[in-house]
Amino acid sequence: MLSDTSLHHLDISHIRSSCASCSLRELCLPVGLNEQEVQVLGDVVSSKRKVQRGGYLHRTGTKFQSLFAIRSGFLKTCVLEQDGRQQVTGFHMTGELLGLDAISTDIHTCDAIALEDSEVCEIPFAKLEEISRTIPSLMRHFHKIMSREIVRDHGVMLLLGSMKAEERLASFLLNLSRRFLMRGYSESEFNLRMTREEIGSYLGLKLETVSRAFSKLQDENIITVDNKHIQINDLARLKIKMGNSSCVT
Amino acid sequence: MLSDTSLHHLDISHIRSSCASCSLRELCLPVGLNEQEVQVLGDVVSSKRKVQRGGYLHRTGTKFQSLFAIRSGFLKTCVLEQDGRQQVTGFHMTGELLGLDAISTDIHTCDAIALEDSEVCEIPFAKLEEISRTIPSLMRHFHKIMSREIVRDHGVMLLLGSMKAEERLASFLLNLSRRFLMRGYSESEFNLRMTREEIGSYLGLKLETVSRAFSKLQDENIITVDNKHIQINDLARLKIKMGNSSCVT
DNA sequence: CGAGGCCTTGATGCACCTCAACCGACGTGG
DNA sequence: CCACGTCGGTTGAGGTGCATCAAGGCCTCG
Repeated sequence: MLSDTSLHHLDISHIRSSCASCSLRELCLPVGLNEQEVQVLGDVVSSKRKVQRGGYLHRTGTKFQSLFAIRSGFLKTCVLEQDGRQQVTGFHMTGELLGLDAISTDIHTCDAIALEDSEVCEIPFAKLEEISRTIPSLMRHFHKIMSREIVRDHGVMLLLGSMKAEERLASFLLNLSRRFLMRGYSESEFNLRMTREEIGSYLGLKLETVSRAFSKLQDENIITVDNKHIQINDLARLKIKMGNSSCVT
Repeated sequence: MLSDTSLHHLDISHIRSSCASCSLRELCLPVGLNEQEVQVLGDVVSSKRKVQRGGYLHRTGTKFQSLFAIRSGFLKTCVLEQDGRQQVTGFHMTGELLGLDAISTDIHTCDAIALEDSEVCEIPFAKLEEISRTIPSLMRHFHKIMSREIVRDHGVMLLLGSMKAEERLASFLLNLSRRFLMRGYSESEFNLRMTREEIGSYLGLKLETVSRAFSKLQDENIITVDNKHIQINDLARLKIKMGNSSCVT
């Protein structure tokens, strides 16, 4: 650690370096930036926000100002129709960027709700666009992130359009597994943050069907389910279950 | 027409002005740009490409270099899995941008196939990024286009995840109707460019189900179907059919 | 005129939805 | 402390919307 005294002078690096010192640097926006560029980005990413479990990060119809990078926690996004129908469009974990949908109209088109206490970095979008003009690699990476979201959505469309219940669940679990692995957690054992109903909404199934699919996979000894605790006993067979489709991010 | 002779000298405006003189200017990338900026963009959009009906504009797995703006014609994009399963992810008409999915990995993640003879403008992506650094409104609009694609995909996910066959078809027809209207065509009468099977793939249904849904809507006098020719007799009731959901682009 | 592509329609089966009962965990208030 | 309600989950029974299989019609093109 640095000496305390140095912080009492003009050293504001502990503020400016919000991105530079972030453990998620390699997952989040700063990918591919050099030290100085990360500093510039860190200046833009001024404030952090906490969202309690069950709380809204943003709501459909509200004005768009900022993107949000997830620093800790777990959120879902969902779209809803007039008739009350609702669908979870994604589950989001650390390092991922929320709010991309709102760029098109400057209005949020979905709700973002925390599934556990979460913390996000607020990234004023106008400023991000501004600095990305002078930092090509930032612009490049931002475009990749948006494009990745499109690819992800196409994967979900494939899932919703052509897979059976069990395949969908297998695909879902493998997706989670991969993302936990990327973040340094176990790929074979984790806790779900969402309910069966939320999983069902995401996968286009009813909660009972999700529950049955869990039970079926457990009966086959492919996974072990204890409420929200999931253990994958046989990754290979799980992959076979889902038809070995293109992996969704 | 200009005199032929002028073309033999240094006048290359007929090349450079490809965007400035394009009738799709208000639908396509140049939205919101001034004359000079459109010229710069037009210089980047050098070449045009023709794709015959049934031909590929790009294939899954090939290297990504350029985005494509549709100048005329009609295309579909589809993703496929190892096991042969395949899904249409979108139908695309004039003014729309193809290839956004490929930005993420520099590899195309879907096939783009012409459903009728089509013509596209090739937009080298590296150059587009470069000039967008000096043309903020171009960058801004490009981001909006990517974001709009994400919103569109979320709409399709909602459709695939929670609608019944008839609702899906109604939603599909209304979407086409709106897009034809935006392009100056009739919103109530048009020809489908795709087969029942392709519609089914897009909507997560089998072709027989699509056919039955068409027949049902016709029996109710909401539409008139003659093979690929569709006439919408009652837009209001068609909207009710789909549950009045958020309109997909 | 025959072949093949595209579409429609009918009969049947099945995967998932719906409805319902029950269980355990948790929190609250008497 | 226990009674009670609530919430999330599991499981069963029965219904249904769509898939599947099959037959036949229309159109185009060689």
